[in-house]
Amino acid sequence: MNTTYFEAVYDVVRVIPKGRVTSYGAIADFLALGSARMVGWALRQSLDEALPIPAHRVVNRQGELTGRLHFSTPTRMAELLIAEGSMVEDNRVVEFKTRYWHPREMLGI
DNA sequence: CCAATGACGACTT
DNA sequence: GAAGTCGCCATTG
Repeated sequence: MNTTYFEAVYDVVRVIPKGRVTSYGAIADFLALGSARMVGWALRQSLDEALPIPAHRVVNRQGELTGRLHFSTPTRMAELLIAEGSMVEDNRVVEFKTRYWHPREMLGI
């Protein structure tokens, strides 16, 4: 398989600031490659391979923790977010709008 | 080879 | 603004 796309996604996810979150679409948009579905696909592999990727900081466009079922336990994703200062209620990031981080910011914008 | 299936998102009603 | 529809694209049946 071509790991180039995976590495590109991981590079972005790795630099998501602690306490902030981003969306699948934002990453796909920033890379101008693949699609939001592919980002989710890549992140699932990262969990299977137990790579040091903060995949819990990536949620869908509505701030919902749609990928929580892929973690070791269904509540693991929320616990990780809460542990670093984000508040989660009903599988959704509270104040998602203000905690949203676009990969564009990693370029100094 | 064709159909269904997702860690999704934009668009239309 | 919530709910439904369609596009997306690799993987799986």
